[in-house]
Amino acid sequence: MKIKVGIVDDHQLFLRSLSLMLNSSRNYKVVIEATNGQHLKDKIYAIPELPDIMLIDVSMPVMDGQSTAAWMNRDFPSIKLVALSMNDKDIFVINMIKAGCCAYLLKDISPKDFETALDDVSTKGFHNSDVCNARRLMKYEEGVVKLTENEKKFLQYACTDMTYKEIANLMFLSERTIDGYRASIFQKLNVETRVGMAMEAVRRELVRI
Amino acid sequence: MKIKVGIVDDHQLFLRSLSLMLNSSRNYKVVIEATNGQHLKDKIYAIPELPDIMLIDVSMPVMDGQSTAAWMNRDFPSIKLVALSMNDKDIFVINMIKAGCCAYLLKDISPKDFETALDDVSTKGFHNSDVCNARRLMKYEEGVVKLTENEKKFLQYACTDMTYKEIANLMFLSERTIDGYRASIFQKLNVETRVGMAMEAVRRELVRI
DNA sequence: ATACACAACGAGTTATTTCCCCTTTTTATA
DNA sequence: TATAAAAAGGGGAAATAACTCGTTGTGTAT
Repeated sequence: MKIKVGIVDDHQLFLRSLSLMLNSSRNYKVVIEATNGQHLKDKIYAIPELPDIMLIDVSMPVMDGQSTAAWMNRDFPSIKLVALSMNDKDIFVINMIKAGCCAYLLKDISPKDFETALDDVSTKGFHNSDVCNARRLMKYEEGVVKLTENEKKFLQYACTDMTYKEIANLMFLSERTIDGYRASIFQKLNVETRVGMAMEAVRRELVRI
Repeated sequence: MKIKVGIVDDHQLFLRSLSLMLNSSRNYKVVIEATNGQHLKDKIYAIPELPDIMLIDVSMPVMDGQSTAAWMNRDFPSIKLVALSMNDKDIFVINMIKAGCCAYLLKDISPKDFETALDDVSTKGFHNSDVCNARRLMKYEEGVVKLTENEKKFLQYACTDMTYKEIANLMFLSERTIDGYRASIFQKLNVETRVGMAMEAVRRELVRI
């Protein structure tokens, strides 16, 4: 009995060739292909047999991997979700695991290891690769600074050409309050200047650039 | 007569499945596969027949697409180079074209368009996709700010927690000279504060973060 | 009830940044 | 080679950022 697989990936060339590869193997059969989450939603109710395993790309247009996985997990809890990405950043791994994926595979994986991983998911229900190291992910979560809503808003403005006075006016707060946010964020990010704060915010992806 | 193709891509899963796809078609034959430029260099002298077209991924570890393309262009000028990337940023396109690629394809291309592009390269010697719009690329090049060597070095330091005084000491220059760089970059980037400069530098990828 | 954390606000001081006015030296090029 | 443009350096003043003291009110955990 072949394992039924679904694939969602915006890179059509990859999608089609991976599908071809899986179909040409003895153990797998691709039952659904989509180029993004919305596309998958539109198709999945019309196919004759549901997949056992759904391969989900992390970065996709229209509807990204996280939303897609979360939706699949809710509406099709029996389908095993596997994240497939070229990005090994902790935040992506955490988001996909939280969204219900039972494995996170990198695209530079060898076809052999790939099949091993899929077999693991199929038999054990999960597959632990190096990127899923629980200890490291926990440590990452600890390291995430917690900012209040106003601090976040202020930080966004602080990463622009505006002066603090202008930011205070924009937020309808006094310069003192603004200065309090600044001091608080300085401590949390362990920096000593506004530029340092801005760059650290970029590094930690706390601001939209 | 089949068109001989080579592939360099660090995503093994993509590399192997694309290879499988091309080999299973009537018109193409994959004669060399590598996971990065250095790997390609190590292998290419040992294969019986050279490719007609070399597909080169843009972002790879060890030796990236640009260096790989430049090297191929110098040592194997008769092989047609095709950039293959998921990134459509102008700077990547420009770099790969300058390095000698005669086409720049995105990985979200459909297998059909992909074959059309390869046929174009094989018969016409090039393929123009939307990302290669000459007018837009020229406009991009015009918009690139030109910084002097010292300005670049200063900008890198200016995007840290250091004060200008510290930067001046580090660069063995007076604070006045540093201030001259600052004023010059402010004008070129059209900003009014140090944070604005830093964020604009990030946006234009003028600094390593 | 009472401590506790924290968001919000305030005055005053120091440090840094930004801008204005310059001169001298080096580099490019007509 | 003359001339212009760019790089490097300088003093001082105004604006902005950063720090050090506070006070008040609000929610919340004990």
